[in-house]
Amino acid sequence: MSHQRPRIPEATVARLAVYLRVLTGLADGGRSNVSSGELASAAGVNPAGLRKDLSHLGPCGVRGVGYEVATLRDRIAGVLGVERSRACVLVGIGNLGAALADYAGFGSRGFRFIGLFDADPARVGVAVGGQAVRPMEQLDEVVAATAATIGVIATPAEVAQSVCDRLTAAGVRSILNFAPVALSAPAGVDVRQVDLSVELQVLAFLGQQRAAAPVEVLA
Amino acid sequence: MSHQRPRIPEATVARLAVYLRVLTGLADGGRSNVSSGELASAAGVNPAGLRKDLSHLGPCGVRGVGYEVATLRDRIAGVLGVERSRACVLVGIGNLGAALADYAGFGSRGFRFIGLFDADPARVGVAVGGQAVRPMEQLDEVVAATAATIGVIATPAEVAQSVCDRLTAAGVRSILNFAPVALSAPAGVDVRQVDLSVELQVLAFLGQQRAAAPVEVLA
DNA sequence: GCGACTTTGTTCCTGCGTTCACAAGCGGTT
DNA sequence: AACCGCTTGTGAACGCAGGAACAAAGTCGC
Repeated sequence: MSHQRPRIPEATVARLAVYLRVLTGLADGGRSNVSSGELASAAGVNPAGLRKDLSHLGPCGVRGVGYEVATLRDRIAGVLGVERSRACVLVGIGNLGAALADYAGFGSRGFRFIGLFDADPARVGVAVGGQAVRPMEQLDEVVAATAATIGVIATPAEVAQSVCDRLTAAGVRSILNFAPVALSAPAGVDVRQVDLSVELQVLAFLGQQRAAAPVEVLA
Repeated sequence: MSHQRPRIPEATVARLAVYLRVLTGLADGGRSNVSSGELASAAGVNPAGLRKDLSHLGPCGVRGVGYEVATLRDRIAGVLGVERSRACVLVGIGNLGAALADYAGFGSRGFRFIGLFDADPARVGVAVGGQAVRPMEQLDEVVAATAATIGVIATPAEVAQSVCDRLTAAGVRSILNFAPVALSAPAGVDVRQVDLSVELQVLAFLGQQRAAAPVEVLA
């Protein structure tokens, strides 16, 4: 087992997840082999970079031939830990929360929402994505009962920190935050921030910059 | 005008957007001054890095005092181009699309959805976020009439590429894609990819790695 | 009016990620 | 059985982002 665990860089992990998605699609399409070039273009990355990413898993391709789709898929899935289903709780079932709860992409990647929570009584009891929304009061017991280690926050910004506190107090160790605030959590708890509008803002900036610099390819 | 345009790095642009959000909140709260340290902790970054980011805009603080909230806010807003409202079209009004259309955070940051489109006749005509969903047939004319340069794709993966093609053909130059596929677009068109489940996957990996390496802080 | 303190702006440096380019290895062919 | 082409895996250089330390500058107190 002890493959010396060479510590995979975070940027590589993110791309491995993309490769896994592409490979799953190829496998469903009946493909049995791929080259690094084809896989790279399907994932939108550089072929050399893809090979370097894969090298962190040890040799898993055949020179002169390429990679076996099913084998590589299982290899990546094993490293990412997709095989074992992970229990997640989702707090804040507004538009975004409902979208996340209903998104089929999570289930196929080993994530299972075992509890949807909202503070608004009007939303409690409503069925979203196949299960009923629970009141916040049940959060602690559900986390304790299911040993959920991942929490997703999709609440308004104002209450995100207090939700974060409740999640960590309940035992959640990893938090994905969609609310536009920087959360502070105790050491040992991983918090990742996703801000949907930041991406849009970067895109707008690049577009504006491009429009403002019409001469560039002149020479 | 020719401020020498020092080419701001993309990572910095993304953080500027975050600073802008924090500053707006501070201004609404009545604050008039901030130090780099306070602003950095509110944004979740290193103080030195924040000052370096701000240095791309030229001197905009007062030594010994800090930054004037309103001035800095306007300065960043100007660089990011938030002052001029940007017209966007959104294709795919499912759960995620509806969440995006309804998200107030976009409007306050200079983005205006001037058209919501969906291929499903059952969704056409339904009001989402204050406006009616339009059929795909109207896409070209709306883009042409409003000179929208930004398109957001929130469709299923299978149709994302064809939607991308239609958007670029209609004249959209910047595309934000939420569908889990790598899109190919002609040169001159910016495509940015956001995959919601990738973040979750990275989080799960880090948590698993942490759990598997219990001894670390021993010495 | 002068000194000391505070905070910015900048410079250097370290480390990481990405890319290019080459050697190693395997399959197919003659 | 040997050769050739193709593809992987790895080594090295490049560029970039991040962090720490230092100098400049302005304000407050005496």
